[in-house]
Amino acid sequence: MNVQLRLSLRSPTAEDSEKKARATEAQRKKGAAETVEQAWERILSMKNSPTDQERLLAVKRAMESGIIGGYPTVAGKRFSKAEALRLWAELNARQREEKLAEMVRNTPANYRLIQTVAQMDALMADLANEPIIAVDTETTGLDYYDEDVIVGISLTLPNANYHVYIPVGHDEGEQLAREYVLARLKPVLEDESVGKVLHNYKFDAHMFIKHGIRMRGLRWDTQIAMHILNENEPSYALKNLATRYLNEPSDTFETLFGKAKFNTIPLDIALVYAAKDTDLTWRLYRFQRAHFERLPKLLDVYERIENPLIDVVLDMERAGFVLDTEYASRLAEELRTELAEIERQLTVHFGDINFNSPVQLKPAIEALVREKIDSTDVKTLRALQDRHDAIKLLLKYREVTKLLGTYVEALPQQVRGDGRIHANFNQAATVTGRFSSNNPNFQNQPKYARKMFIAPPGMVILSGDFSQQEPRLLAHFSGEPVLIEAYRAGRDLYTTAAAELFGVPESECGDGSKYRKMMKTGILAVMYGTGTKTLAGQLGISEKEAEDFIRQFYAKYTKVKAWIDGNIAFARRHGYVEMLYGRKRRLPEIKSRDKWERLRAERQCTNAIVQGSAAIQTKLTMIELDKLCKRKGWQMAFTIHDEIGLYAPKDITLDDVREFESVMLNTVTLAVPNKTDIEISERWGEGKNVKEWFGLVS
DNA sequence: GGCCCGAGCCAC
DNA sequence: AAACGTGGCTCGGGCC
Repeated sequence: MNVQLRLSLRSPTAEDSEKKARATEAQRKKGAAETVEQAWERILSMKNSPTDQERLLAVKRAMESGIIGGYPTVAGKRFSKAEALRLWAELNARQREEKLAEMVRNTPANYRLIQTVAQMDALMADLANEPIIAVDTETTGLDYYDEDVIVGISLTLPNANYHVYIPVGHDEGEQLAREYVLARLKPVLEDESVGKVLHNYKFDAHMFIKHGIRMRGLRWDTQIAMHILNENEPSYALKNLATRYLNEPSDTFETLFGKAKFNTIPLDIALVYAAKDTDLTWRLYRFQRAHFERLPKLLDVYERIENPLIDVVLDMERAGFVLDTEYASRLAEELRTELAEIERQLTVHFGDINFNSPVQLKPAIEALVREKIDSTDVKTLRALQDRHDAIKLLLKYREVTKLLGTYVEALPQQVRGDGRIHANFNQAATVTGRFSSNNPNFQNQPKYARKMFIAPPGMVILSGDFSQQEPRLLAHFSGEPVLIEAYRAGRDLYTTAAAELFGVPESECGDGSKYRKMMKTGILAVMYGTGTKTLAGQLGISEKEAEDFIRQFYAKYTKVKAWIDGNIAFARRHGYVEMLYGRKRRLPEIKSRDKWERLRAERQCTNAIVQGSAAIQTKLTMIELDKLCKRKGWQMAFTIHDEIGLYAPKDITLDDVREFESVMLNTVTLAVPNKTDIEISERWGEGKNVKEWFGLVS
């Protein structure tokens, strides 16, 4: 810092603004070095990514708030953006050091470092009097399958009223051996009767599993509970929640330590940071419990659904997936060969451009079809595909590169040290309560890619999906007699409804008929508030016909219409809608002055109830299926919204499958019966139905 | 080499 | 002007 800039240690005064004006004038005349103020204005008006803007603003604010003692002046040097960023880094480093020193100075008296056997003995004695504790781990990183290890453990003992940090893997400082500490804590951590409170339990539990400990007794996960209390929360990071709800401004790991690994942090700093983790977690727990007192239905959702589900998901992720790598490389080889030929032909039509680049592709397509286009997406290309063979080829190119890049070549790289792929399933990531999945996303594998996944040795994949889960929920919630009767009678809803609405015999509304297709698309459209334009596009009909369809649908199924309108009215009155068991989706935008935002919220009302309730049905069923798994020695494997899959031994019996089916059908009972399509397979995507598998049909 | 964003596209 | 809901991943391209 001293080489680059000279800091002038004074506050800005009225004189400064005059000087600034003079400097601006001078600079304009002779292009001299600008003032810092001018530099800031210039820098801030640059086209930066928002994050850069934020960073620069942070520097500006830091300087203005006097952290470095007023405004720095540039000693005859141009104040470039690079210098600003360097200044930001230096500022950050200095602030960070000061902040850490301050934190260490203010270490609460009941934060204790455990470094000796005697201290460990005392801790264990106190732990014996704690029916519930808060737990957290510090680690070298986030990879709990291969790379990373535990470097320290934090515990909060509410009765004894103190918080400990037990370092076991820091580079420096007196500490006990990891194996010793873990061995002593293992009985407590694995004791179901000792309640555990954690923030993002699944992460720490994974870490403990890596070290041979299967934590039990999860009483409360403050991250997942927070998601029930507010699914619109901008951040679920503990420190951010503490800042917002505990009146305890707290810095995130990144702010304090950047990219440093926790094992490099000195123990005095580590103590105050790590012990605070369980301290805050415990306080957040108390805070949340107080709120849930007034929200008994939501408490029930947490305790009956989300909390027990966490351990199910943990084991599910641990089980992972077996990838048939030979099969994958065969597929990749085929696709690469096909791709090479497509690229050769495309080059003839479009020249030597990057076909993956919309920027390069757009003018090339326009030149080819002699027409301006708005986009290069599939919809646009499909509309043009009869104009030129090259467009058809481009569509094929898209298909092949997507398969290759996202799935066939990517998945083998995700195989972990144990030979399996371990996707992450996040139960508190979507506003409706559905699961999301990542690293890799197991929930968007195309049919083509699914064949790469095989059951573990000696096992089969047993999966069931809820047939028409969301339309059934529409029938359930709306109470529409025609829909309910169709399901109760076991008839095909779309066929029945189509025959009725269009006034044609059911024989003309069977599978594959245009009427059935129209009804199917139409019901989904009604549920999700699809506009007539989009619906018309989907069905290949005129907008007028689409309008007529929706009008007739509503006229016929008045209860559906009434229910949808009622949802909006409810949301306007309460600011949220309620799904199965009272789970909430808050929609503050329902009162927005922006028409687009408001209409979006209105569409979300019905969608959230249907989608969220389906998610609840799936989650509850997973919990019950996990119990069945435990009894049978099976293992839960995955969930894809309306589908649940598990691994069972190859010698699974028909009775076993009947039990599985029974859990699928009867865990959540609705006004209409549930239906499930069951598949059994050794290779995903090549499933046989029950009759085929057991040879009950030729 | 990393971060970020939009375009595009996979799933239910 | 028009907009169907919920997600995550890869790529190009802009930035440092």
